[in-house]
Amino acid sequence: MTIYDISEKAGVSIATVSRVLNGSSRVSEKTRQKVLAVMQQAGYTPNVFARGLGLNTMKIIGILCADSSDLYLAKAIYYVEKELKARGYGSILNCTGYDRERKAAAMEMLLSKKVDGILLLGSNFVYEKEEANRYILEASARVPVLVLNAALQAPNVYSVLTDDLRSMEEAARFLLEKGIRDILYFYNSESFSGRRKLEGFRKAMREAGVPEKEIRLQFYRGSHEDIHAMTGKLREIYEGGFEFRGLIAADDVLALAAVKYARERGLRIPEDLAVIGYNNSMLVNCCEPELSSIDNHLESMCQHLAATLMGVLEGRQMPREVYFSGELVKRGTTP
Amino acid sequence: MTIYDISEKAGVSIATVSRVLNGSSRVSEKTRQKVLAVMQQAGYTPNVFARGLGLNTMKIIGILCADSSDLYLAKAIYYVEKELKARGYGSILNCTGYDRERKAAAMEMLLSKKVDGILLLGSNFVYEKEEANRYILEASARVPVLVLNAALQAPNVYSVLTDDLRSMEEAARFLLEKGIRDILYFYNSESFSGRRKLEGFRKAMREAGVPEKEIRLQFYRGSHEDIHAMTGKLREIYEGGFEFRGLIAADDVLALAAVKYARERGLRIPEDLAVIGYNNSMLVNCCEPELSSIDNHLESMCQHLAATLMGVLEGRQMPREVYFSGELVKRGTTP
DNA sequence: TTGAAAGCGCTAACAC
DNA sequence: GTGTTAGCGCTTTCAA
Repeated sequence: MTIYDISEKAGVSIATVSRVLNGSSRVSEKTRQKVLAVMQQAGYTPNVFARGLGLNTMKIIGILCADSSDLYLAKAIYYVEKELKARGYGSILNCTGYDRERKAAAMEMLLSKKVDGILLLGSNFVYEKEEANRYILEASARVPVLVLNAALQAPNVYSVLTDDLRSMEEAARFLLEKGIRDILYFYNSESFSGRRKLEGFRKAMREAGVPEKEIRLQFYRGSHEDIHAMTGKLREIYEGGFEFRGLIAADDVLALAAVKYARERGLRIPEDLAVIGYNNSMLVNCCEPELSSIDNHLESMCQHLAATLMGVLEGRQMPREVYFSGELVKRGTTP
Repeated sequence: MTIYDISEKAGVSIATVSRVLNGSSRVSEKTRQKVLAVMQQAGYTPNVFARGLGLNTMKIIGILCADSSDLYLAKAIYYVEKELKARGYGSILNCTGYDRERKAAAMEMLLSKKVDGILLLGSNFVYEKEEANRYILEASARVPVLVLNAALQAPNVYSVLTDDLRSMEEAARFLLEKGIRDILYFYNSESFSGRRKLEGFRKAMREAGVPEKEIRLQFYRGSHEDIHAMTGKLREIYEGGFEFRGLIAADDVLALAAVKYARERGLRIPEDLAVIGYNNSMLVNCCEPELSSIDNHLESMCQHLAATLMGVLEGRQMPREVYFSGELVKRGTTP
């Protein structure tokens, strides 16, 4: 069923059918109705390839994320896809993993599929070294690129992010004000937002007068599902002599591991150990007591992400960088 | 940059360039190299729309799932996307929610985007009433449809599933053999696989001689993240007089809620209450003691799903229904 | 308001 | 082996 069939049945030219299809230029109400009726009756759907060939767009957005099974990213995908769909766009998803080469390859793939724009979900797409971000800049020369949770100044690149520095600062300050100074910062990512969180933590500690060398950081390298490995890490530290009384994690799963560790060690929460997580994910309800955690308004950010992209595609001027504030949601793991 | 530009620079016809592009028919090694070199140097990428227009395919598979933020589905998406990518296919994702009309609409959308095949992740896509599955049959008239975790007999529809009945049967039998007969079956889905699981549970109970009216089932209707609501449900039951000593859940999150409930109530696990979950997700490590759970080899299933689809697309004869066995992974919540 | 016709970039059948 | 050419289905001038 093509535009030719319709034009024939309706007794008009293909140009007219095309016009009706696009609601473009004026067509007499009478012919419009007739064409519409024929289309309806024939169950006609325009061929996206032919349309794409002419217009060079298929109304598809490319979504890149490292791992769709990460709780945070999974939610981001869900929200973003929903918003795009509501605006008539499809979403092509590519889970890249955390390797830079693969990200670049995935980007290529999206571009070759002629997506109208690209969404990078997760701050791990932006690297510290400028050179490493070239794959993003190259893409942005072709289509708008939007980044969730990392800032990158470049033409045709837009960023939507949480104010991670402030959020972490707030978290640390909260514990400090409760008189807890032996805080372990437990993190698993050195991405853009990972670095900002760390910075926020250090800032609060410094400003509270904790000497630089007493600021304890612990990096966890490993699967985001391997809770045993995380508790193992904490055990090492504790047995290594640092009996931390507070723990701030860069992700809820790390915080959950801390709660588990505390139980294993017989520490009371929050009396002996106070814990704060990050993301306010479903994991906060999975342990006892429940996790205090930073909420960062993911849904709002995703809505904004989609809205910004649409704006750009429509040629409107859009803000290049928008920060959402986060907030500490207090539950049982903090005093 | 088009095939014309390349042909000109290489001093050959567009047909030859096309041949090199497709590796089809024979081209002399010399011209092939030359064309390749020009392409390389020009950074040429074929236009998928033009190609699609001719071949009526863009090497894209449509993936439908109710909710990408469901732990199980998130993983399924991850695995499936990975397998398809490895085979040169892109994935267009659509999270439909659990409403049938929306699923049908999403299906339409995928079809209109000219996907080469459709993957339905999750048994909720298949309904009990035949009529309700018409949207699947209509789609399968156009492209192959593969279903994860639900069986549907129809031409051009292929199913890959876990043997949920057997798995649940095994779980229940395990508790029964330990002398636990007061078992609560806690579930949250009446999908195809949901019904099979339930059937498996009942079968084991019946065969152990538990009278039909003593088989206790509890349906949970609500968000898969609202653990409080789940524990609330369990409290009701317990206080309603059924002091269950075993609980089998159709999903890990329900089982986790049970563990949480037990702690709240002061019950020891597994002595006072034995718990078995389903899916063997990351949640099994999130509670104390850790959850015994049924593992259903999701990664293998997804690999198989992709392989089957590829086979069908290549015109090979593929099995219409494949069952994977599950197995109980014993951890701390069972004796 | 409508129609004719020229692309859009590629594949494949057919000719040489 | 390689070139010529006719589509694939649609959008969009340009005329009428």
